[in-house]
Amino acid sequence: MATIYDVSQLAGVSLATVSRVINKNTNVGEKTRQKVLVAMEKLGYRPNTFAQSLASSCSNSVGVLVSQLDGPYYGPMMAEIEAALRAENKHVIIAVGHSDANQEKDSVEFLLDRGCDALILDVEAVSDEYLIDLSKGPTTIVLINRYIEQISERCIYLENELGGYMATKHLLSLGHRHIAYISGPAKKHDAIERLVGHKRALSELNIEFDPKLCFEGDYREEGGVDGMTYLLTQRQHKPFTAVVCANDQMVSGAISVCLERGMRIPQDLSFVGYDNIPFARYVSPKLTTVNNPIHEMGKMAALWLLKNLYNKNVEVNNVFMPELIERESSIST
Amino acid sequence: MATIYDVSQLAGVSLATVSRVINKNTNVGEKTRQKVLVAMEKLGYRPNTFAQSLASSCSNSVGVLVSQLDGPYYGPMMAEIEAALRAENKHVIIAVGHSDANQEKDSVEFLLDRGCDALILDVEAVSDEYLIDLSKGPTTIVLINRYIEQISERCIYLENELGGYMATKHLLSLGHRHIAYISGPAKKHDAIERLVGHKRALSELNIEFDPKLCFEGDYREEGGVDGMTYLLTQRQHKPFTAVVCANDQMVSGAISVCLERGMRIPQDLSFVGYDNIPFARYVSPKLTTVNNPIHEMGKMAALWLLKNLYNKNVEVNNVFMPELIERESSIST
DNA sequence: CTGTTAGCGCATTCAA
DNA sequence: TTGAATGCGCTAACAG
Repeated sequence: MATIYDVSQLAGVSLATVSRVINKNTNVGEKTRQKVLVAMEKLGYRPNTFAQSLASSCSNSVGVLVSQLDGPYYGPMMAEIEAALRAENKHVIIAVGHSDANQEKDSVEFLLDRGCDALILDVEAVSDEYLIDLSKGPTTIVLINRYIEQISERCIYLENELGGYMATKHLLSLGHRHIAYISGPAKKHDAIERLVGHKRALSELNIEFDPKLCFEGDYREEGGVDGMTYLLTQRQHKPFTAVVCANDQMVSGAISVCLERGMRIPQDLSFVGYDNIPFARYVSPKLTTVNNPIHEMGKMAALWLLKNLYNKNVEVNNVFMPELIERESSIST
Repeated sequence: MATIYDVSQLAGVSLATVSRVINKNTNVGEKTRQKVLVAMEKLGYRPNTFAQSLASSCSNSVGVLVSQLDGPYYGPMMAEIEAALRAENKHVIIAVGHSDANQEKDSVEFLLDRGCDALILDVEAVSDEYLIDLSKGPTTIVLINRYIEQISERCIYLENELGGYMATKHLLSLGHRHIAYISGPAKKHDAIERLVGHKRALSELNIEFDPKLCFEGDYREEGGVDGMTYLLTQRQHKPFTAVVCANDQMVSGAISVCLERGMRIPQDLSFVGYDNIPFARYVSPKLTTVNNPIHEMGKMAALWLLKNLYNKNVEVNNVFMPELIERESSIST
């Protein structure tokens, strides 16, 4: 492998000059620049990134920590992050936190040890304090899907409460008054917020929230299955005409239970989901759901770094708004 | 940040000795080893990975190149790769090839420039020759989802042709004789192989393959929609009682078209998919499909590297077998 | 505008 | 078993 030294020899210039053209430093005469370029070409020269990082203490790498990699949620986010960063020749190192505090911390350490210039974090288990402390460290961090007031400018997030409100409000406006709720894990921030929104919509019409009509799911299809099975048992005592699920995967599981029991959806029961994952429009019935622009948030996190860390000139905004997508799984009473 | 030098000072030993204990070199006295360990602890010392890589020309990083990151397919694969590698303290750098030859090559260059010890490639557009050449280079590569005879020991793959055969064979055994096919992109290897399997099953019963009953989709839901729309038009002239789709996403799109037109599935039309993505068991009707152990293949690629590059003692096998999962979307005529 | 020089933090000979 | 010396390939003052 050719080194910067070989190039300088061939071009008849010094190491420093070669380094300057590599780094697009402007203080280089056009003629010498060309000589160097030719020499680099001739030798098939590629900079050694480790040497660059060691000498400059800038790795051009950013670590991305997500809860999971499978499932329909994080793929689009990762895709946007990779694309935006890659376009600026930064690379992304991935790590998975599994929604567990220790694993999340381990992953942060892991990424820090690897010399990442910055971290994009989608973490749930770790405390606000931990993240605030981390933000004071030497490595830039930006948070996705989480709002912490003290470091709000580093947070890219969706108005989850509003989305929860919209989902239930939609059913209310269709005439439903008895609405069940299958929630996400109580330890996840977004799950809590969505539920709060649900309750707010209810209270606006002076409808009391009934804990018996609420089930804590796991954000996966199985959670929807379990939740629906539970609710159907409750139904004898606590009738309901609609259910909102805290994400689309759980709707999918819940509906499968209903269909197996011979119920018709939406005639017998209306459903509203959350996230608007790609499948939502292809299942039957097509899902009414709250749009979650997760891929845009991923892109925005990357742009945020480009702007605030790598000094690129781009626009960023931190907060995203949910939007109700009406399809076929919900009808009026 | 403390350096190896600080540690050596505090421990009262030389740089070399500290380096030895970091790298678990055995030739170190137990007492001095402890002194060093204590000093490292006291200083909160973390090795600088760039310096390590520069000095040792081993980066402990592996590049993973996939076609896309969104969609239900690559998530599970990436998850397994990350987990297996992370357990051995290797990190993974991701890149996306978008099924385009130039982008795939760019990504390979990109990962190579980043000093990856090895590359895990799931590429479709690039030629066999390119990959064979690449395998002769200094950087170890392993292929997922692709079989190239000359470098077969580096290929982790599914018997796609057999899977295609099984899908159609299943319908045949249910009495279907007129079977339509929605294929994946003709430029993708696995799509071609699956189609070949379909044809083989047909020919076993002396049924002629009818190009008019075959549509080239894009492996996405939209492809299924387009394919089904086309086939339904053809149907007047070319009746059929079953459809096999080259992946589950296209089944999903295809079925949505049928339902919209008031058809009943599987009563009016049987469907068989491919891949067995998580949703397949939660949609209605539940999908009969060919299981594709994509996550196991991801894990195996990682293990292959652990064994062949990092000299770990693990078992690997290169070829995986498809398996028919019978559910509700297919019934006998 | 260009060259000289001194590290960046660590692994690895080679001696002792 | 340990230490001293050298260099991995590059960046960044500084000097000219």
